[in-house]
Amino acid sequence: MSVNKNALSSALIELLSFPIFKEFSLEKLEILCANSEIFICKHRQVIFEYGEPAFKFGIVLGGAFKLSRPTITGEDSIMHFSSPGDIIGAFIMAQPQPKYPVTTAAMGPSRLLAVPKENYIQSWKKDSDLIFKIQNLISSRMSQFQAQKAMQKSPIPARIAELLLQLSNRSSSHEYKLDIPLTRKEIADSLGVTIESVIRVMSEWSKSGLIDTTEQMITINKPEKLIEFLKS
Amino acid sequence: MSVNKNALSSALIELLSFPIFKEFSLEKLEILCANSEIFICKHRQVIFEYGEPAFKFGIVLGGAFKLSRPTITGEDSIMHFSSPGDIIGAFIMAQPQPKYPVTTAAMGPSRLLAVPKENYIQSWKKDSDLIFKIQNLISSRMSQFQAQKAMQKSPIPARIAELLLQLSNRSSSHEYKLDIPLTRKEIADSLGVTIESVIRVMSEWSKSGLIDTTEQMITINKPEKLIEFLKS
DNA sequence: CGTGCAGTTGACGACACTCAACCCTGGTGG
DNA sequence: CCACCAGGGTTGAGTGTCGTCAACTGCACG
Repeated sequence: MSVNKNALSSALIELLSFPIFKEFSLEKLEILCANSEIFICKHRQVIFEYGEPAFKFGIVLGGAFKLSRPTITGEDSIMHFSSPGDIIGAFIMAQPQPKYPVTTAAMGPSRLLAVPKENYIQSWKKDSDLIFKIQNLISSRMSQFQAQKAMQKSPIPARIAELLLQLSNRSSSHEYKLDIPLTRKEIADSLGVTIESVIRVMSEWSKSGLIDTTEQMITINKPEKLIEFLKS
Repeated sequence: MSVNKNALSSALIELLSFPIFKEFSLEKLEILCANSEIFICKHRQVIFEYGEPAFKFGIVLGGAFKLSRPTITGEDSIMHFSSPGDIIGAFIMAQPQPKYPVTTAAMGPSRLLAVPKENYIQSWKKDSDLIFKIQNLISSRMSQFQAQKAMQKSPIPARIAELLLQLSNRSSSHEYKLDIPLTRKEIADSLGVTIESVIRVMSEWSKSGLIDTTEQMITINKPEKLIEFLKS
């Protein structure tokens, strides 16, 4: 893992472009992110490991990360996809001896700002507006979770449609293009189904022009059609 | 819904027995819970409705509540079971115009302390230790969520076992007796399976003495046996 | 040129859903 | 006092969606 301590100040400027840090002064960010490191990550590189003691949390600067958990059978269950501006593992910092609840791995080349736990307990905690913003991040993550849980009984096409639409809503671009590179396996692991099932559905959609996928980047051409699949 | 404003002070004393308010002074609780109301609820009574604007959050005093969401097909998907000491809807108070993300309904006769949103934004927010404790509550709820999601591919017996063990761990009593009255339908709605599937598994377990269920109260007699079911 | 990863397709079978009937209990009203 | 109904629990037969297994393609990489 490449670590670059010097580029910190330029990273802080990047932070200003994320909604959560809007209207923050650079001085304040310097305090909040004191002693932080920038991780330059390669595809599939693991940053935090499930179950390990957590001394840092992360702010996604670029690229994307998947947060997953191993299942009893050794497979992976993906809990969340994080894109730039997202905060990883912040709210477990409130625990006395936190352990990472998920494994964090880069999807494609990505960059992460790793902030020490102490900062959260000392400076972040004091700023109740910042805490509120983090709670809002968690709320929306939870709400995505619940939307997916509510579709457990729906057939697979509905659940894939739900996932794709969720990810496209979050996307910074106004277009229906997902800003995260997704393999079929990752979609399968996220929904708790098999890769074959995902493929059968999505290659059908590709053929009929509903979606386009090149190099793991997915574009939704006909969102209305996808929405129809949601209804059971 | 019965509302009783006078019994507030005795309710505050109850709060002291919950881990989250341990070591709080009564004066402090009076500030935190100013203008709060006690709801005495009957079985199946709905307190908060999914999607409605949220002006209050709740602290469970007695009994139990289920937090659920309607699915597209009009069924219910149960997100969480809340028992005494649990806080309902607090962390969405951080949003500018929060809406309830779940419907809250009483399971059996129950009592709830309803606290105005303003309190959270004014007094609760200031107390960063309290905020941390709430974050810990959410963390553990999230972690239960994730554990269940990780078992989506497991067969139904494993998932029922997981749910029962989760609920018995939380239980205040040291015994393997769940402190929440659960119908088969509620278990089914919580796992996203059909009631028939739940019945087939559980009546088998009842017959072989693995569990006991009388009047919706479930007791786990042989936890080791249940744990075996977890492994796929 | 072999190896690993992503994607694809088909045949087969099982687990879980659907539908339908049924029992038992407690409450309510004629 | 009995009839009726609603809610919870149970069981069986039939069906289908989805998982399993297996084989195969194309591509990038060292």
